[in-house]
Amino acid sequence: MSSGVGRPRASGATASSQDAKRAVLEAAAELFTTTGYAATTTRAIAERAGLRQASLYYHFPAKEDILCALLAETVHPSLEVARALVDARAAVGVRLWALAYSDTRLLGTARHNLGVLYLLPEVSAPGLASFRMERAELKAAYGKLIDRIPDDAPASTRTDLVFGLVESIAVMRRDEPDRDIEAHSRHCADGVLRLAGHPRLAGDQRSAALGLLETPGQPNGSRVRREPSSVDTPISWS
Amino acid sequence: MSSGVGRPRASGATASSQDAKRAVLEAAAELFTTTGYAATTTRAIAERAGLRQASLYYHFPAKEDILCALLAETVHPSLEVARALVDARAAVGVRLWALAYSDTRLLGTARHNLGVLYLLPEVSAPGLASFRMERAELKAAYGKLIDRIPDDAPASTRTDLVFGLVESIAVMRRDEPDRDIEAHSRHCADGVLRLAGHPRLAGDQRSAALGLLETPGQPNGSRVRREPSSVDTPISWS
DNA sequence: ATTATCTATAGATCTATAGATAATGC
DNA sequence: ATTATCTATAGATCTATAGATAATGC
Repeated sequence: MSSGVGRPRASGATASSQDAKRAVLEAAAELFTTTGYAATTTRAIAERAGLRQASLYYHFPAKEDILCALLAETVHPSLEVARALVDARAAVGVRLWALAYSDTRLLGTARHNLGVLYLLPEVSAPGLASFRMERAELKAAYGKLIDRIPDDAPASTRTDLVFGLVESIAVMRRDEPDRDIEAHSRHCADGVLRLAGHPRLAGDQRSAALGLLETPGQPNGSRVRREPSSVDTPISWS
Repeated sequence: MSSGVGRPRASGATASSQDAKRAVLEAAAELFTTTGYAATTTRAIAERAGLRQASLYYHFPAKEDILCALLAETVHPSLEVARALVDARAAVGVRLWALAYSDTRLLGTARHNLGVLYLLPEVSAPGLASFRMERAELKAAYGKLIDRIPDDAPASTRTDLVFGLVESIAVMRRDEPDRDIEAHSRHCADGVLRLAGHPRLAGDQRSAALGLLETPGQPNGSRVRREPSSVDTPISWS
C-alpha cells in the first residue's frame, strides 16, 4: 500500500507496485496509439513510465501482455454496457441508440484514443484472442438489437455497417482531435439508427436512452441498471 | 523491356526491372496489410518478391517509400472518381451514392485489403504527407456533396460519419473476409445516403449512379465521364 | 524473507550502404 | 557502359533473462 517496498527507482520517483503498473499502461497507451505497437520499444515505454527497461518484466511477462491489458480495459466498459442493454426494459431503438452513444463516447473520451488499438494489425496475434472474443461479443450485442428492426438490407450487413461506424470514432479522433466528442457521439448514435433502418428517436425516447445509462451508485454513467425483463417494451413505430 | 539486363537473380527467377518493382509492391502489400508496416522486415518483403534484401534498395530509396507507393496507388483511383463526380451532371444524391459505392468497391476488391494501410499508425509519418493530402481531398469531395443535402446535423459531422463508414470496409474485410463485396458496397452506399440525410434512391436513380461510373474506353468502370456542368441537376426530392 | 527495482548482457535481429559481379547494349 | 542484381557488413537496435541490490516486513 504505502510506497517504499523494493529497491528504489533510479529515476528517484517513489511509487507503489500498483502505481508502477499503471504508469507503464499509461505510457504504453500513449505510445501504442500514436506510434503503433511494433514501432514502440519497451525502452521507450519504460523511460516514460520512469523506470528501467528490464523492470517492465516484473509487472508484465512480455510486451504483448501490455497491449492485452490495454485492449481489455478499453473493451470491458463497453461490454458491460452492452450486456446490460441487451436485456434492458426499453424499446429496441432506445437501447440501440444508448449503446451506440455510450460506445462512441467511451472511445471518444478515453485518454489517448485507445480505440485505434482495435485497428492495429497486432490484434490478430494468437495471444490476443480474448480481446477478439470480447469485441465479437460486443458486435453481437449490436446484432441482437438490429435483428429486431425490419429493413430491406439484411441485419448482418446493417450490423457490419453500424459497428464500423461506431469504431470509426477512433480514426476520426486521430484525424481531427478537436471535434466535440459529446456532440459527435449523439450524432453518431443518430446515424446508427439511420443505418439500422430505425426512425429518428423522439425527444422523450432520447431522454429515456440517456436515462438507461445512468446508475445511481455510479456517477460516471458507465453502468446500466439491469432489469429482470424477459418481456420487451413493444416497438412503438410500426 | 525484355528481361535479361543486369545480374541474374540468385533465386533463378528472370524478370524485368518493372516486374521486380511490381513484385516488391505485391509482396509488401500482402505483408503490410496482414502484419503491419513496422513488423514487416525488408528481408521478408524481398524473400517473397524473389530477390535479396539489399536489392530492394535499387528500386526504392527506403522502406517508407514502398508504403508510400502502395498508399498512392490505393487512393489515386478513388480520387480520380471523386474529382470527376464532384462536377458530374447528376443529382447530388446520385453522385454521392456513386462515390460511396465506387470507393467501397475499390477498397473491398483490391487485392490484399489495402484499405487497412490507411489505418496504420505509420501514415502519420512526415514522408507520407502527400498521401494524407490526397485522402483529405477525397474526404473534401464527400463534404462538398453532403454540404448540399439539408439536415439537422452539421454537414461536417455527417461527412466525418460518412467517410468513417466508407473506410470501415477495411476493418470489416479483415474481420469477415468472406462477405460479398458487391452487395456490401451497394448497402454501404445506401447507408451513406441515410447518414447524409438523403432519401433512398429510386431504381432509375441507382441505375444513373452506376451509369456515371461506366466509361466507354475503360472497361473496368473506374473512370467517370466528366461533363462541363456548371449547372447542377436540381434536387428532385425537396 | 519478500518485494521491486537495478545493471549487464546474450542473442537475435534490422535497415541501409559499399563495393563486387554478371548480364545486355553499344 | 549501363543495368540490375549480388555478397558482406557496419552500426544500431530490441526483447527478454540472469543475477545483484536496496528497500521494507517479520
